[in-house]
Amino acid sequence: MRRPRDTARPACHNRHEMETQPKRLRADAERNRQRLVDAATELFRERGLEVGVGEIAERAGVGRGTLFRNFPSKDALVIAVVVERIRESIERGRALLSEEDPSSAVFALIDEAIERQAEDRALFEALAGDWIAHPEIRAAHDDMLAVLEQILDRAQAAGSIRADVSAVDVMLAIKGVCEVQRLFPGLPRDIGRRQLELVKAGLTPGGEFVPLSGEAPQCADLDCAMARRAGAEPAELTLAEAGRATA
Amino acid sequence: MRRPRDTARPACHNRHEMETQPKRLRADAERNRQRLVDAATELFRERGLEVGVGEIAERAGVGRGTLFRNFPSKDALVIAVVVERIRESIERGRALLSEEDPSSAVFALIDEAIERQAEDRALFEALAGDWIAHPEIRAAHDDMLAVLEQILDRAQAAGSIRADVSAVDVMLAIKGVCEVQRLFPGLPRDIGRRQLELVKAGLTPGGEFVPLSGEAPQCADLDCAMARRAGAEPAELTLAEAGRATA
DNA sequence: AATTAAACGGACCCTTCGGTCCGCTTGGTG
DNA sequence: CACCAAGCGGACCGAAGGGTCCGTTTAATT
Repeated sequence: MRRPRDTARPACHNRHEMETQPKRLRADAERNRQRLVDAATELFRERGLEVGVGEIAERAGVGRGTLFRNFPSKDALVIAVVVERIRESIERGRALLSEEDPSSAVFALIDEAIERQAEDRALFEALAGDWIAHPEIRAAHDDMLAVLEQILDRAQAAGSIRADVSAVDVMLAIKGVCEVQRLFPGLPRDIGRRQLELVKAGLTPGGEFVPLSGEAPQCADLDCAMARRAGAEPAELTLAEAGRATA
Repeated sequence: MRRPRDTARPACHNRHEMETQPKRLRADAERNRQRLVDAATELFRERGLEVGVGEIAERAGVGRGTLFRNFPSKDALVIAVVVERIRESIERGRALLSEEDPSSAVFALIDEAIERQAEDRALFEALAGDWIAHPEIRAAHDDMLAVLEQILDRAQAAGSIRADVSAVDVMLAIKGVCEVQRLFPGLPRDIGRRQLELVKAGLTPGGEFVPLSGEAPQCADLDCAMARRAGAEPAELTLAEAGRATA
């Protein structure tokens, strides 16, 4: 998934997918493949899908060649990792279908979607931007949307969500909150929660006024968030500036 | 603004900034500088801040060397272009301060912010992500926030916006809507408008129910959006798939 | 017109990143 | 145990992007 234009190479990998044992890997190969998936899952979650294949192979303790023998391209590895994560989310959503109160089920679903995406950059990035165009991710995403739609229908029937929004509306609202959290990683959790409450206020049919939680964020909070994000690694720079010798 | 770690080079360019005529450029130099700014403004607006310096120089009709003589780095060019755009937005905001109805002023400001960012990727990207950490952009952003705060205060005093949100809350909500529009460039304008109306519904103190405009988007609309975005260039692929020969 | 320093521009360098190749190693089997 | 193909890994490749250099051109001045 390079930015500009991918070569139109079909990359028709793993041809017999649904067979029980496509190829019967050697023991060490199987182990390395798993290590790669684990390493990629972890790195993608922490730092997004942009982490390089070199780093993934390194963390997995294998060479880059091994990575590309197990996965025809970096994209394939991303898909493998990410579809798994989406399926997990769908399962969590399905569990909420048995929730008694339709209203709390929707809100729980929204909360959880945001929570999961906030703590897993891979999940978030896969569900937005260019990646969602991939057929496999797209399919998983549609499944997820279907679950949301079921839960939403029940909540709308019960009158706890305004009737004129669709599942797509809600999903886009969720994406908005997620994006803001991603744009300002250092932002206090409270502020993200307020965002979410604002969205919920927009989704409910109206009536009673539910005050937002916590304190209203000020400009200083943004400064703080900025500093915290910057503080991750270029601390050297500020330190160097602090100890100004000749300059 | 490369992703990983910038070299700590201070790049102390254009030292006397506020002087009337810092250097008195030669006529052709002045002309080329302007051409570069124009080209960059245009390209950044259309395709974001990731466009390469080569393409900018090409569109400006000059060599790459000329670009780097006028601007010490690509970042400097970006800053020059983008701060200008932000200042323009601030002026538009200030104009709304003289609006009689405080309520319509806030909503007009929000509408306009989203509209401007939707049609200018440079403006949007500069106001989010890593770029906002740049001092110059940061300063302009804070100015803009100050204007929003003034308008918001008046609207809150008039009771047309819930009293427990701050300017930062509103700004983050705007960013959320902008992000969604950016993630799905092919999404029909209507759907973005619904998003915005949902946010407005969340911001108002509650009471009367304002139905959303247009039709509720369905899964098919997402497909459509996807296709429209993808349709920009890899149409060959879908066509190739359509005309399946051996497979 | 002559002079000169500013400006030009594209060849060149460096780094990053996805992906390939091929000689060496090793797990599994007869 | 011996064999050998599957597997391994790192050297290598090409593309892309930001930034630099230097021989040549040209605007301004006298």
